[in-house]
Amino acid sequence: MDWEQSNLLILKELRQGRALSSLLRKHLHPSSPPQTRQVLLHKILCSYDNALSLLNWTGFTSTAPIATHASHKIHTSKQRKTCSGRSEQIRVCSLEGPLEDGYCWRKYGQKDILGSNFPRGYYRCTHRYSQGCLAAKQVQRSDEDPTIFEVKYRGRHTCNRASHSVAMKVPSTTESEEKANHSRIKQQQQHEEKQKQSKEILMSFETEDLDNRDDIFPSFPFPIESEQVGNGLFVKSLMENDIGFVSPAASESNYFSVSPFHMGSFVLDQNMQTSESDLTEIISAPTSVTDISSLDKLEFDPSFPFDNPDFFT
DNA sequence: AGTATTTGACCGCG
DNA sequence: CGCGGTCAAATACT
Repeated sequence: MDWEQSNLLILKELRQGRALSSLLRKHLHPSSPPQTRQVLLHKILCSYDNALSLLNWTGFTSTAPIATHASHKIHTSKQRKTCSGRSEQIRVCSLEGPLEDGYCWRKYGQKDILGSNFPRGYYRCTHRYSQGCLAAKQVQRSDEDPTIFEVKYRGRHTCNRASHSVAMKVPSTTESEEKANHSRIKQQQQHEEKQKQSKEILMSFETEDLDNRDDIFPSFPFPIESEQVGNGLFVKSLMENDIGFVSPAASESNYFSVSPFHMGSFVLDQNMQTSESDLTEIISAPTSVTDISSLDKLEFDPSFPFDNPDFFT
């Protein structure tokens, strides 16, 4: 099977999954038999499983583009030479702000980038010196869509983030900041930073010295192994262009807002300039607990392959 | 007081 | 020499 064939199959599966999702939505009425929903859900899962398996089969190392919906923003990424001479990039689409990736970051610089309307922020892991964690990231607001923040991750976390996760901290700070006065420019900037949470984030990962793709998974900068993550990923897979929005009323702020783009889509980079050793992908990142809990009733399978490291092998 | 951020200076690379 | 990345002193925050 060549690339075009697999591409068609992937599209077919994704379209089928979308159609089934629409169907499922129509069957969400209490009058509809639960068995129908179960069957639909199972079929949706199968469709997405198949599509994702096909993507795995073709390999993320493929340099060929996959046709995407027009609304999908495909950001090209450049291969970077690193000190070690080899680097790979993983790009992740997230609904979360850069601060909500489960790690503590410390900003160490900001630069205006030529040709970009917005400056690029440079962050490194808070535990860089205490634990020697070399993870770092760059955050830059997208020119094309200012609601999108591109986050590029470099290196992997070797720190023990468990005790310093910001995941629990941010919602409360958001609330407090909204009540705080905005007399100072800096506070306005911080407020703006918090509002990233309601925007789409395009994240890219750059890890170094990855000898095989098994290595990529543990290099993810957020706690992808958690059950919440698995559910969140799946939720977004189902929501593409259809459900689109999940109970913003349940949230005390605009913390969670979903636009129909990006979600749940694995998209190979359209940039064909990269070498065959490049790894570029767009996947969904974990989202807030709020929307996940609101969707628990949909009985998502917590064993969805996203949770399974084997899924990426 | 300790920690985080800001921001101009500095540096290496192309 | 210009650009992107990092440093580090000053500043702000808690």
